[in-house]
Amino acid sequence: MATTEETGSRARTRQAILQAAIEVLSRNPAASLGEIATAAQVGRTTLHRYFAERSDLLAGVVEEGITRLNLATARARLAEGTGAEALHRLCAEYFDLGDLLSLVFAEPQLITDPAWATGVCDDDFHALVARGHADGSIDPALPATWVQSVLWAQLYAGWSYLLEHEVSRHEVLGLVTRTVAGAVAPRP
Amino acid sequence: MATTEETGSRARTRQAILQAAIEVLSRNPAASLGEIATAAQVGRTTLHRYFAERSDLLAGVVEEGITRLNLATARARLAEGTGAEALHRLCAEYFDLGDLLSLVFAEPQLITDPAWATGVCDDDFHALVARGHADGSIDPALPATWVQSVLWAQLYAGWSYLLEHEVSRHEVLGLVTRTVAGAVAPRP
DNA sequence: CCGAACTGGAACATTCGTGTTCCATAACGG
DNA sequence: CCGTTATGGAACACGAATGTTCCAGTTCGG
Repeated sequence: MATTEETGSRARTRQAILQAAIEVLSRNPAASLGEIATAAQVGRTTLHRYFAERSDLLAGVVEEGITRLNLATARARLAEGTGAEALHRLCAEYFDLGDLLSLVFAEPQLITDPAWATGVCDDDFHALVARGHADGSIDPALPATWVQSVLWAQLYAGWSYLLEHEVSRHEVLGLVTRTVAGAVAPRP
Repeated sequence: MATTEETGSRARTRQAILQAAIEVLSRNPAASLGEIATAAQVGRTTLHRYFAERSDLLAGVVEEGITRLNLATARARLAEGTGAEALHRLCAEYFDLGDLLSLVFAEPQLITDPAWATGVCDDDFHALVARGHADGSIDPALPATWVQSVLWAQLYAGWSYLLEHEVSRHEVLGLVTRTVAGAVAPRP
């Protein structure tokens, strides 16, 4: 199973299909392969040539998603600063994931079933929250798992808000970070 | 179109189907009618007798959902107390909606497309937030539409949290209300 | 007790998504 | 320039969900 480097054309088409799949499936997880192929500006035959079955495409999407999530998590440098500061950075990085955000949130099964917890970010995230509990920047009454739920829920809410209201991406990110910060801040 | 009162049997079966539809569709919006019929302990033929087409069943679910939402909103007495206090009560009432919560959140199209805004709660909710802005219990930087997004996102997060963690309903409600309160509280 | 209402199983036609095969055409590299 | 590679259209078989019809069994009220 040599991870043979594919020719430029193949790699490009493959990426186009994956990107289209993320966009379409984030809006409608039950979308047909035909819709995805059309969105990717590719024939359905070609799609099947890259991903024989629907499950193969889904696996590809998961792989791509995990890659992007890991990159975003790394960019957030979770180990630096106070817990709340790191959470703020993570918020901004994840928000940039765009459609992938909705997809991960709408289909938790996608990232829960397969080999997801393989050193993605869960451990780092728990460490982040623990640090926040210790340095007083995150309410100790909130378990890390809950903070995680809050983060994802707010990111999703922000992304949806962006799609259905006349606001700039920057403004929405501000609302999300402000809201998350307030949500996890220790009560006075 | 006489709203003829149906016999007890018919009304009961109809409710059982609607309840099953809410439960099943909240977990999988693409569920087949067969699954819903099975969940309702009813034959597929019977289901079709009450709701000729899938769209009819969906319409019935929407109607039922709007009814329950209106009742919950009324119980919350949005006009009493400070904005934050009313929001807290609304949080608790909506949390009790259970499966319906997930369904409304997962399928926003269901309540957006048809005649939803018909005096459901939108106006009262905006008034609530405005009161909160005035009495200093809700951050004036947060528009009412955003507060609404935050509320729904947290409710959904809480409900999911309840399903996948070993925590009591009461504890989760506490987390949700605490989080929402912190999220909308004015920054010091 | 009898008839009307309610029920659900079985069978059917229809539609839609899926996965496959075959073939013709366009693009790209040596 | 020619062959390899990538593409996409057309047609097909298959399965699942849908919507319909028919019929037999059960329940309920009068």
